[in-house]
Amino acid sequence: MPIVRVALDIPLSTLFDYTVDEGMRVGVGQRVVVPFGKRQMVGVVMECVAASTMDAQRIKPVTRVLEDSAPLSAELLGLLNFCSDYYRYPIGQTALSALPTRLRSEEPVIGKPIVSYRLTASGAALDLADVPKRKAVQRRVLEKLALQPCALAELKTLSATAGAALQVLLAEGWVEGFEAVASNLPQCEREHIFDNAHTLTREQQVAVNAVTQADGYQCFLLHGITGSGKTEVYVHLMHHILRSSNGQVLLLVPEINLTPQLEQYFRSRFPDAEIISLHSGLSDTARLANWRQAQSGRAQIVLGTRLAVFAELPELALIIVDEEHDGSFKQQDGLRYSARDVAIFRASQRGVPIVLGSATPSLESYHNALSGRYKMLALTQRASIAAQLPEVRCININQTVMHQGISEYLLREIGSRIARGEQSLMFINRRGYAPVLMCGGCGWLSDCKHCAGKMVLHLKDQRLRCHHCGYQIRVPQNCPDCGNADLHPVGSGTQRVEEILQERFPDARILRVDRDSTRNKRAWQTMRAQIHANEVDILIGTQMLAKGHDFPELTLVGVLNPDSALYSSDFRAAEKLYAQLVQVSGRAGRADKAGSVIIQTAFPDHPLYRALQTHDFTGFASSQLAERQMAGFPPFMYQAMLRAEGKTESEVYAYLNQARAAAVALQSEVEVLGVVPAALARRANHIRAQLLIQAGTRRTLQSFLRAWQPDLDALAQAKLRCSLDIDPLEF
DNA sequence: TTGAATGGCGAA
DNA sequence: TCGCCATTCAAA
Repeated sequence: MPIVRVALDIPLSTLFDYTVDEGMRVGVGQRVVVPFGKRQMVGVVMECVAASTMDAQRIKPVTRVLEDSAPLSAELLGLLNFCSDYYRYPIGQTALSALPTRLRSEEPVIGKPIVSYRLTASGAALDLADVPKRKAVQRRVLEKLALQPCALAELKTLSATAGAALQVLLAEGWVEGFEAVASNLPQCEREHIFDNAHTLTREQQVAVNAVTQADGYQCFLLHGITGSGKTEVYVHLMHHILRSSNGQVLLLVPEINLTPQLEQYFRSRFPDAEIISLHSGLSDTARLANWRQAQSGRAQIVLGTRLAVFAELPELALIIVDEEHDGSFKQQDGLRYSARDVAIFRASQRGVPIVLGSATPSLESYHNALSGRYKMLALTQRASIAAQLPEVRCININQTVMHQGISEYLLREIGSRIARGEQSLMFINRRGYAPVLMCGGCGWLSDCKHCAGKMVLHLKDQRLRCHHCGYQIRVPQNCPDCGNADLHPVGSGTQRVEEILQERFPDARILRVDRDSTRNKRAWQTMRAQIHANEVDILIGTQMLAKGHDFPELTLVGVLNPDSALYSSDFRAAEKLYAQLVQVSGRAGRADKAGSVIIQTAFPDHPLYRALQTHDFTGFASSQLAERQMAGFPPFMYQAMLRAEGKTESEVYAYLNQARAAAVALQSEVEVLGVVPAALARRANHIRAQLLIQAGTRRTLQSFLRAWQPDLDALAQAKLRCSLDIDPLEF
């Protein structure tokens, strides 16, 4: 009797065997419903075998085959098996977490065609002014539909209540639904549609040629300075794929915030190509619909965040990872994969080229490019001749006049920008008013009572708030320890900078952009519009503002307090800071005018700042690589981190110490470091500690981990939360 | 992960 | 001795 081996969403690294009833057709990759204990679960058939090693009596039959979606391809199953093995994560949880939520349940997939909505004749005749102003969402929906028909998912990006508004409009008879048919123009026509107006620089052309001429798998590192036109290279590569074959292109980007903008941009460049996006901001239904577009091969350009790396792409011909150095490609819980690395595996598995693009490549990728493993493609020229790199200056905070953390020099520069009607951006990576509240009498600090961290002062709502666990209290009037009334804020966050600047420039229009001020979904959109309309003089923001936004009137960037990364215990801190500062510097300047970047630091001569001033990534990277090699850090070593978290210190450390003893007993070539507290030793009343493993090669590390796994499984306890993080980014 | 079985301990 | 909670174990 044939047996299917099924992956189930359960924290066990085994497959489960089921018999197949007569007449039931089940194949590898299909989703099935099977009995598991008391309940019925959805799983994925990973293998079909002739016989099981289990007792025949214990094997139950498959309940049902879910035939409303095509089976997962052998290629995707191979990718999932690789990830499960490489990241030491149970196959069932790996496979199921890679699928859109809707495919993890037995709810039928079909029966709901993808519906788009458009205005009816009466809807088109409607005067917007007749719709009450208060029905803002309805108005926005009508406006949008007047331009083009949209799917519900697209309308929902206008407002969370767009669905309800749509129902009203349908009832009024102004809007109707219809079944959208994917447009598929013949290829010859597509070519005309491609907007080829942008001529490439020589370097861009060289890059495009290198990739299009690649025969099978090759990893390219596209190292392009800010403004060198990496996106234009992507566009030409996509054009080549779309024209020459029926291929699909997968473009991975770091954050959801960037996908709508990019999607719109690519739509404008390829008006008739099928472009879809995949990210966690989509509703379950929209995500499933897009996933299926990709699976059918109809979607030619798939734009998405890290989860898109697991999309079915039957015609995949090219992968692009934009901003490949960005930390958000690494998932920090569950299956702790790096989408960039999985993408590279996927490209090699399929035998297609992959392009990693960045102005500040990760040292891992850069090292691989230097060693010839990847092919380096450099864009050293700005695409527009007129455009110049920003001028970077360092201000020594110990040798200049300072006003509450901001130098007089910087204040004057801001003043001159305001006078000229230009915008300034103050970059500071701390939310809140001040990072800590202190008692002048006894030295008491605002420690969080649940965490090892400090509570941040938020003056607006008079609260101390812990950014790690969310705990918050009213700001005390007197010191809780000594009763002294002399409590004062130490250091500056975005709110305090806002206050200081408002005092100095009472008439300036100041806008603070951080997680607190953009909590409301529409807030950020509104703010962007304000900035673009030049209704803002000074922007104050955290790293949210650093990424991918173009503000044409912005000519000055001030970086207020970046030094802490210089003496961080994280060996990647300098690399991250460099990337971040290059990114934020890129916000300054416009086509016809170089921007200025002013960095306030106590170490103006530090090599990192020197490299930044001379725009010398290569020099910075090689000195960092030399340091890493000396110290024995990645990319010269490969790491795995075992983390544990629990209620008591003794349990956590006992587990890690036993795990460590087991590791040492394996006598592997790997280096087993000591058990140490995590960067945040206590969070939400849980003790956290970790154990680092290092090896000279991936292979050594992998075979060690495979041998270690049974020990870890044996030591596992219900009261501890443990995880193994391969190629960890955070320490 | 869920659900059932087991075992320890305080209340009766 | 009963019942409740916590811990352990199996699931195909």
